[in-house]
Amino acid sequence: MSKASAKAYQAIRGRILGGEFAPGSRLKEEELAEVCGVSRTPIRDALRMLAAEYYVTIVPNHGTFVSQWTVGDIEDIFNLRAMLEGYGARRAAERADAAQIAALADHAGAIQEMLDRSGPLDAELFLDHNRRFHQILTEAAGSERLSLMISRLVEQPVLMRTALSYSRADLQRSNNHHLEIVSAVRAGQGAWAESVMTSHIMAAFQVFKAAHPQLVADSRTVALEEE
Amino acid sequence: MSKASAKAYQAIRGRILGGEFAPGSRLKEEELAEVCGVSRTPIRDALRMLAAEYYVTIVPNHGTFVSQWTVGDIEDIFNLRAMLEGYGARRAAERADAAQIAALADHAGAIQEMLDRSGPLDAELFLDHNRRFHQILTEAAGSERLSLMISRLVEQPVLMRTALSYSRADLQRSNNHHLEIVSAVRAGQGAWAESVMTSHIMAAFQVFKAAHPQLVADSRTVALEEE
DNA sequence: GTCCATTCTAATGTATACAATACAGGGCCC
DNA sequence: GGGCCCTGTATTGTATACATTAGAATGGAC
Repeated sequence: MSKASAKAYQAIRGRILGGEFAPGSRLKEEELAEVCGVSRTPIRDALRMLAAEYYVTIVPNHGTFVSQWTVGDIEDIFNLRAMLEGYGARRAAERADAAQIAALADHAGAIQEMLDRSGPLDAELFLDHNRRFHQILTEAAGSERLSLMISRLVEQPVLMRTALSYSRADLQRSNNHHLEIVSAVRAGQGAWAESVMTSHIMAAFQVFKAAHPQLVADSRTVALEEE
Repeated sequence: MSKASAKAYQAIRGRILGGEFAPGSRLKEEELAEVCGVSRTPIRDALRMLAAEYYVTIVPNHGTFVSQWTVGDIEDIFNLRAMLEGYGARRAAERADAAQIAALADHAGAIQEMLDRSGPLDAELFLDHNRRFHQILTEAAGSERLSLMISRLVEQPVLMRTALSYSRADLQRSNNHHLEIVSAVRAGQGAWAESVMTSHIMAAFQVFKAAHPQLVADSRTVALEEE
């Protein structure tokens, strides 16, 4: 993705996540071009990418609209992610090489060290290790399609940022899952790895629900949070 | 998708499926523009869409390449489809309305009538009913994201066209699945519907393997078939 | 002779001007 | 008075010209 396209992509995505562009609202290419300081061509590129990631819906000859997010959608995404990442974990257990296993162990170990130290922990650092762990696991699955499908889902920041509302106990459980996945992958036990990963995502959904009780209670459209 | 974009999309897609554009080969925008008789702008649009459907891979500032398809990829796609369509069937069972259930029953019933009549059956008609059945079920699942994910996978014609290599017994089993899914959806039994759908896709994979023994034996790149 | 730097070229990325389409508003006919 | 058609306008779709980048080939220096 080149300079102007990337600039447009991030500007539009940021405004959607920040709530500046409300769900359901129409995005006019010319306005976006003015806002982003580029021409309409990279704007159109950016919109195509955002459509691939389910942020917007393009109606031909009619316009581009910000996707509507309901509470049901959030549950849907967690379910899809649980399936896809579970499948990825299974495949990874069946074909990860030594270097990948070592890298997985490193990241899980680093998180564990953070948890073992007392005092407040560096949320950004935690998120980074977490993201890398999932990324390496997905790569180890060896399916380009799967990687793309997952990344297009996970780009939705509601999911990753959920970690910020984790209690220390939640974080420990989360990393217990990581450590157990490493064991399963090292043992080459696909079904085990899949099962733990599914638990991992479903536990994340529970934390999310606890952190956003008003979203679960009523069923209105969700305003996503900026990163 | 507008006229020129659609023209370019179909032209490029057709040539990829026909083997004219070999897997791994680089697609140059200017050449494509000449071949399709449109300018580079709709070509770029078409390539973005094809990338969303995993037909091609776009490397920024470098070029667009036809995706490589190995036998492992085929298995991967069937697995992904089994999961996603299984999940869709589960959701459909939990929320399909009367009209959708009736439509599902109609298509499964129409296929059954074709099978009950002796003599050769109309393959195109069968495929049409089959496609509609799966489409309605996916719609009934009520998840825009899921619909998109599945359609992007299923667009790969290797899958749908598999039906052409079905024996009469295979077809009957396939439609037994359809009929059973209708029962499960009507009963609102999500787990049942999911289970049958998973069987349905996995059975399709077996038929595919039997019909393409040379592909399963060695692991070379697959040349996809034109529709 | 080999390695590195430099330039050249071919392809993608971007901007802008023009075409076609879809919706809205108003006028006309029934 | 209501419905339909028609025209005007705003927005997306397309074409083309220009900018930028990455790779390859060539030349020079060591």
